[in-house]
Amino acid sequence: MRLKPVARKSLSDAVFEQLSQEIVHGRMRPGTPLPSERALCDVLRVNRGAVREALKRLSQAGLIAIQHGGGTRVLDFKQTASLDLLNRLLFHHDGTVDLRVARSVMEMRAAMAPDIARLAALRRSPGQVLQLDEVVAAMAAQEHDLLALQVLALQFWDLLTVCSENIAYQLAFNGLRHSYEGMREALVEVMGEELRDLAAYRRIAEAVRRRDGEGAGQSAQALMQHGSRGILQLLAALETSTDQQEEGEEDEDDDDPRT
Amino acid sequence: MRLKPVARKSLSDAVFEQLSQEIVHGRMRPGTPLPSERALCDVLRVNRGAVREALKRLSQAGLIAIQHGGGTRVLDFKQTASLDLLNRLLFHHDGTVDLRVARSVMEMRAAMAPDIARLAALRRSPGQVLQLDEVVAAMAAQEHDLLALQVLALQFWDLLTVCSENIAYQLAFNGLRHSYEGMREALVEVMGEELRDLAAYRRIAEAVRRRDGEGAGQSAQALMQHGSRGILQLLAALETSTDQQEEGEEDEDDDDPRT
DNA sequence: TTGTTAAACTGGTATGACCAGTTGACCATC
DNA sequence: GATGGTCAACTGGTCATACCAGTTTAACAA
Repeated sequence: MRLKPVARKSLSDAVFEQLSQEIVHGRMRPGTPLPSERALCDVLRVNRGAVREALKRLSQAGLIAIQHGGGTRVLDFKQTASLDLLNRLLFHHDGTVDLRVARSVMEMRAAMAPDIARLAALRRSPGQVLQLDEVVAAMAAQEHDLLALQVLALQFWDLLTVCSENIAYQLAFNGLRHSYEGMREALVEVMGEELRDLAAYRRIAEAVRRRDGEGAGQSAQALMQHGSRGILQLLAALETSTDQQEEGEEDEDDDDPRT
Repeated sequence: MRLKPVARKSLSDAVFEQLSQEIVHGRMRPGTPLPSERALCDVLRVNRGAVREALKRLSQAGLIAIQHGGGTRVLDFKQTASLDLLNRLLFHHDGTVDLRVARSVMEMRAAMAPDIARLAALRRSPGQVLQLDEVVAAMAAQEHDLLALQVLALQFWDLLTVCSENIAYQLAFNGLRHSYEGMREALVEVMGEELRDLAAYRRIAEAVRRRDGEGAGQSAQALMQHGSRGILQLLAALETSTDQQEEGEEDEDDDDPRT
């Protein structure tokens, strides 16, 4: 019996959700003025407090700009939002994963991971080496349970970012992890190869132990290539298969440049 | 006469500011229960709506967890917050820059920039090449105005991230830019050398024009080293100079508990 | 043209009430 | 002793109604 906590959403959460979807999926172009708070209350049938809480959050997320007395307008989230928004961008309305966004996540991951490993090797404490060993040992023990491996791999990288003593990496990792967990189930086959490459994880841990920054970075880079290759293939396959179904769905500003 | 828009803060902004500072700067440890909303109203002398708006934002930022009926408690922001928080972490209470955080930003920047340049070279459109040329030309024209160069450099990187067609990089760049602009004035001497290396920017733009991903990446990596070297020197100088003033300020938990 | 004024917006703050979920102490039951 | 029910006292969530404060517009005066 697999039970999980029931989802509970407050009104302001629902309002936030609804408005952010409208903005992110392009139904409200940047510059568009939002209805006034009182008008939103009428439309959404909620009290003004709920609307204001949602608007404040949208403002913090960089999706809208609120001006006392002067109305509220939609911003261009690509220029003002930050990494938090990835979770929302990762899924279409129908719940399927946006592979373009997924590719972005994988590319960023591939760029950061080697540097995280490098810094971790240079700055790790003795105790952290032991913790890494424990995680790698646990991975070896659960070699055939992909789901468990995925959790352990996340733990592995979490540890490395802590070792790196780089707060920017830690925070970025938190954000990426949320996105990552969202598409985890959808991409098990893509990540399977990477997760099973226990030797690579071991090489990283070993390099960290000997304070070999370059070695750790190279091993991490090699490990990342599994997932990167997988997502690229998936993307290529999907693009050729959907080109005939829906052509020109995205505003493709003349991208034939790859001749 | 240099005038700028006057800062205007709403009550909920002030409450958010105050509570987030308390949490981020460690006066409220993770797990600590927050006073109830009504109690906060009494202490802060504001109405409950203002408090609730602030709490909702803190929750979204990953600093607290709110539970209907069950109270509100402080989270460990290093595990739950995302990149937005960098702006707040970058400064101590007294307004001086936290160089450890600044170093983190520079390291992340150095890891991402080469990959951004690489992808930009592979995916840029013809029009974007022209835009890059314009920015580089503008930089050449303002070669002696460091402040103008800084703005143009940001514009240069903004363009590259757009060229890279990687939404994760774009969003991360937005967040980093905020942090970056915060310490801009404090770090002009650190960045001066990098900003004046016009030849490097030109090399990147050229590589992007010829779709030379590797070349663009290498040029970007070389460019980043200016700033990285600068911040490292600054940090080393400052650490040796303050070691006698305040020793052991950081909680160095020599973690070898698993012996 | 310029500056003033007033009305009609907008968002911001305040209050008091009530709804809804959680907690813990108490107590009956088994 | 463990289980489950009840109730009171919390907690956060929702609501309606004021009124304050800043912006925009247009009419109007100098």
